[in-house]
Amino acid sequence: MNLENAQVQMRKGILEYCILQIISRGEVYASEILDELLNAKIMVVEGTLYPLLTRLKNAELLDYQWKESTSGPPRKYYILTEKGTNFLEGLDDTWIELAESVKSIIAKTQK
Amino acid sequence: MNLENAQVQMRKGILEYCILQIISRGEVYASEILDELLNAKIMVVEGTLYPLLTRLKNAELLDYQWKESTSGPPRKYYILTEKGTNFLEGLDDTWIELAESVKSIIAKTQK
DNA sequence: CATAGTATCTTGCATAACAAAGTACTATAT
DNA sequence: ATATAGTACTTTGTTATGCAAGATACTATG
Repeated sequence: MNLENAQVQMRKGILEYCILQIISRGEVYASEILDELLNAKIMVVEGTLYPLLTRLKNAELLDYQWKESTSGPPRKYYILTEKGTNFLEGLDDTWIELAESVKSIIAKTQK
Repeated sequence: MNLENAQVQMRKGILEYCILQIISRGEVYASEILDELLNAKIMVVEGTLYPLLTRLKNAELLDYQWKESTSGPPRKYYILTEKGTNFLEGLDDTWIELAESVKSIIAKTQK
């Protein structure tokens, strides 16, 4: 148990939310998602992202389409299903509530 | 994979942070922590909290003292160690960064 | 002395994160 | 042509941990 581990733990919970957010903007493939998450300082590696995308696909929140690339191997472009869109709306609320919960606990600490 | 599960997932990551926050205010026993987390709408059950407190104790972030109760069995009162205090400061920063990361991703979605 | 209330601990299962290695395609330099 | 580098997706094995459920144990009360 060290600080780095705890940071990993903390961002785990919101990973799914961020991925759905990114896909909600339009079709995107895994490496692009990976880059954007890293840009936003949300640490994630392939071994986490790919299985997670597969789980979301199996849960019918996502769908994908293979498309050829002019500069490398073919890519899986993901989009949200209708179910995924509804799910994401639920997570929007959850995130807001969670942020408020943390805020309320911090406020009590500082009282 | 359903909405309730995802909410649980989201809360998981910040559980450790909230627990340390609560203990940082002064000595407190597990059931009190449990109540306060539930009050703040952070769902957690005994089977999660007790092993987590034990892990934090083993990592030397927490220490505890048994105290007798006038109305039931004895209680383990937890306090932060110096290491725990430093650790919590690190998590403060992590939480702020994480909230900003999520905010930046949401902002991009709404562009 | 049985029941309820409070408090902590343990067991066993299922899920999931991730490091590491593998597969496979394209572009470019030699 | 072929070796190397870059890109993209997949799989495997280990480890951690969340949690339902049940156990243990103390006190107060009817």
